[in-house]
Formats: sequence, C-alpha cells, structure tokens
Amino acid sequence: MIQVKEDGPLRLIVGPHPRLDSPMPNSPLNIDLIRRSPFFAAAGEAAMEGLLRSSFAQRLPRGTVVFEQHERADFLHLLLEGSVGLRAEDEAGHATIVEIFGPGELFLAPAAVLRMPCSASGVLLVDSRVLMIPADAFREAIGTDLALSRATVELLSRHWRLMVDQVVDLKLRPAERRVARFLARRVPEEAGAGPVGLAEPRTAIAARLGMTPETLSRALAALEARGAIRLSARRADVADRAALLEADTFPKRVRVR
Amino acid sequence: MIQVKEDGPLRLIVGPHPRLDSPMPNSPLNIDLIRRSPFFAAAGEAAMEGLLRSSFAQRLPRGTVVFEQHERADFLHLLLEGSVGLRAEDEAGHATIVEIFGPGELFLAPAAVLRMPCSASGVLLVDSRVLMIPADAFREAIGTDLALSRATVELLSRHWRLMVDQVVDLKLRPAERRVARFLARRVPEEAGAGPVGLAEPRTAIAARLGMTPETLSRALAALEARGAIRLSARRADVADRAALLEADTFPKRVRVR
DNA sequence: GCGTCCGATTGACTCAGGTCAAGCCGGCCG
DNA sequence: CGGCCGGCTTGACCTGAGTCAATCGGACGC
Repeated sequence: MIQVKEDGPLRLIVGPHPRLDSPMPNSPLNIDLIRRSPFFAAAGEAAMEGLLRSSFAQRLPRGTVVFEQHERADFLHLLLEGSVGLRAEDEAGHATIVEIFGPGELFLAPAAVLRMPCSASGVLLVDSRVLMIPADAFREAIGTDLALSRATVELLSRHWRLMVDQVVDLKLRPAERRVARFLARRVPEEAGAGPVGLAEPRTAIAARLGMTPETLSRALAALEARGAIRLSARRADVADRAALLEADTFPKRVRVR
Repeated sequence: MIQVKEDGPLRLIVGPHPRLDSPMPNSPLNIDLIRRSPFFAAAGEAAMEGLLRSSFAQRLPRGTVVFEQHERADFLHLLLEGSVGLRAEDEAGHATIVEIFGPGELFLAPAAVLRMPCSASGVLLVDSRVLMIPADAFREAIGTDLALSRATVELLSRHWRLMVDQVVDLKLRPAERRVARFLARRVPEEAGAGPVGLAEPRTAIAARLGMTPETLSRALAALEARGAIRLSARRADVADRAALLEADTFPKRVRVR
C-alpha cells in the first residue's frame, strides 16, 4: 500500500478501491475533526456520511507525495493533522510551493473535479494524517447532492481568494513584509499574540513566500531584531500581531490602468 | 443607470432589478456568444435560459468599474466583448491587476457565491460589452439546478488553476519570459504564429505580469530585437509561438524540500 | 493642420533580493 | 560520547528589475 522508491521521495501508491483495509479506520476523533472542517460543515451530515463510507485515513511520514503534478487525481485529500504543500514544477524542473494547507483543509486539487492532470503535486511537509476520499465517489456525489455541490463551490471560492491574496502579496509587498504577514496569519484569530509553529522546513516556507531560504532567514532575523517576534527552533513567538503588520517598510509602485 | 463620478473613474450604478430597460437587449448575436462560453456550455440550455431571463447586456466604456473591491457583488458578469481586469488594492492603496479576462469569460468574483465582499475590483480595460446576471438569481439557480452548480464548480476550478499558473510564473520566471508566455497564450491555440492584440493599456498588462510598465516595455523591445515578435501600435506579431517559449534566458532557483 | 496632453519608451542609476560560499547547530548513528 | 550530515544561518557580492527623469508620439480638440 505504501511503497518507497529507493532513489526518490516517498511515494504513496494505492489500488483503485482499498476501503477498509486501512491502517487507521475512521475513529471518533477523526469524525470530529472532519465535522469541524468548513467544507463538511457546509455539505451537511448526509453528504459527509456518504463520502466517508468509501474513504479511509492514513498516517504518512513527511516527504510523502500524495499526488503528483501532471497525473490524474484518484483521491481527494482532507488533512486531519500535519501540513501539505502544493508543489509546482516548471518545464525546466525548477519548483516552488504554491500553497501550504493545514489541518481541516480539503484540497481536491480541482483536477479531481475536472478529470484533468493535477497542476501541482501534494507533498507532506511534516508527518501527517490524511483522509483519502476516492475521486469517483466524490464526483458521483457531487452530481446528485446539491448541498455537497454547493459546499464545493464555496470551498473553491475560498481557495481562489487565497490565491488572489498571494498574487497581490507577491506583486506588491517586499519580502520582509510577506514573512510578517505569513506569521501573523498563523496567530490564532482573536489572540493578539502567541507562539506560531513553523514545523515545515524553511525551504518550503521560503518557496511558499516566493523567496530563497536565505532571504527568509534574514527577514526573520530582521523581525526579531525589531522586537516583533522571538525565534526558537521550529517556532516563533509573536509579541504583537498588529505590530507585525505595521507599515514601516517601503511599499512598491502604484500606477495601474 | 450609468453615472460619472466627477473626480474618479466611471462607476457603474444600477438599481436592484433593472431588467429589460437595458440599452442592449439579448440579441441573437449575444445568445450565440454566450452559448459558446465554456461555462454555459457545461450548464446546459435549461439553466442558461433561466439565468438569461433576468439578465441584460450593456455596452460600457473603458475605465468603467463594474464591481468594487470590498463591496458585495450584486451581479455576475459575462464578458461578451472587450477586456476586464481584476484590480486589487492593498491596504496602502497600491494596486495591481490580478487577472485579465477576455470575451466569453464569466467572472462571478466568487464573492457573489460566498456573499462576501469582492477581493478585487473589475475594471474594463477597453470598451466592452458585458452581460449582467443578478447575483440573487444565480445563487438561487445554483441551489436548485445541479448542472449549473456543476458548471460553476468547473469554472472555479479552471480559474483556480489560472491563478496557480500565475503564482508559478511570478515565483520562477524572470520578467522577459513572463512577457513571452503572456504573448504566446494569446496566439490562437493551434496556429503557431499570428498577430496578438494588445488593446489594454500597457500599464494594466505590466501590472498583470507583476512588473512596471518600463520593464514591460524593455522586455517587449528585447523580444523584438531577438526577432521573436514584431511590434506595432496596440499589437504584436508573433513570428513563432514555440520560439517565444524557448528557454534561452536563465531561470531561478531549484531547492524545494 | 497644429498644439496639447497623456501614455509609452528610453536612458542612467539604485537597491532588494538572489547567488555563492563558509560556518554553525542539532539530530542521529556507530 | 564523538563525529558525521543535512538544514539553517551569516556574510560578501552581483544583478534583475525598480525608480526617476527626460523624450517621444499618437489621439484629440480647436
């Protein structure tokens, strides 16, 4: 079921419909996590039940590629715990991380819906638990269940907006500010301060933010020097979320249209 | 119905349900254009009929803002002719163009679906014809018509992928190559060469590509010098689509996890 | 036909961030 | 417990693209 390619990253390999033979069946804990995800909340219990029947959860080590760019998607993935990066490679073989998703996120790499090749690979950035939902079952369910279909529209809309945000970030904000915003986004909503985990490798975070690891490192150091955060291994303590977003660094250009 | 704010761009102002009093009713020509849009093709005649009943078309001058960032969306827009830019402004008031859409594109600025404020404004980059679809009607239709709902899922999926492409572009490719790809995308699919119109202002194109107008200008000049294109007013003639995409310029960095 | 005006181009200069090359540190295995 | 190794950080340097400023040129009004 899981197989290691000797000279490459761990690659997940599964047969067409490997239902209940999973290493981790849907425990109550899972169900609870799943129910809290914005997607299933919108889809409703009924749809959820139906989909879960053919799904299964897995605990997978970091580095696992859960789906591969340019290949068709056989599963949708709901992250129960951990962190995935969507990695896209250009024709020259250079890669970035397009987005990083955390627990509760469903990424149906719209490929699954369109029956098109994935536009990115899914790589686990830390050891994770993933709920695997067969794409066929999903596509079928979406064709009969309006609530589910509607939930999907909302999910995609949210994800589209995330990407818009990122494009704006890349185009308008300098590296240091992008880092600051990234950290701020990870501070629990209303809490104005607190620790944020940076469990994923720096390289991945840097790629997500559109910069090199060196620049990320320097930006973090600068933020620390400024007193906005305190760094320790695999995490950063945010002193003041609002201060992080302060506009003290210079912006870019205005002219449009 | 249309109103000019003295000291700002043209702003479209419409009442809640201004049906058939439109300056341009749905002529057969419109219907035909609409039917060819990938969205309505997927949604099917029935859904299309229903939506069109409450919609109306308008011819609007360039510069018109058809919807505004941070405001709720009252209409979905199907571009019949012309070009729109999605313009996003950051908190400091600096703006970019997130995407440029051409004829046949439906942009329901997912805001309409989520009943959330738009994450960008829609600005006409040239004089255009736009089909306006009341958001309520759409939201209602989507809640009862599975085909329509499915078409929406596909539309959003396509749009998500467009954004992914753009993020990859911004992160991995240098300015000149981004320009080349932009031009190539506008060469009619299978035709290996041909003229591409650049009717929208350079400033908008530059913003869409994440660079300044100066850099765009230099990139175009460089491509011309290299013999890849020939420039004339408001258009560029592509000699060889494939050659445009050639990888002769240096790429960026590799390392990702 | 001619002046005005605004967007596009061109040139010279600057700088944010990428590149290259050491060091450093913590985890892991023998 | 020591040494190795991979990932992170730090420093020195370089360059792609932004900035600022001057000029060009097409569209439009008169």
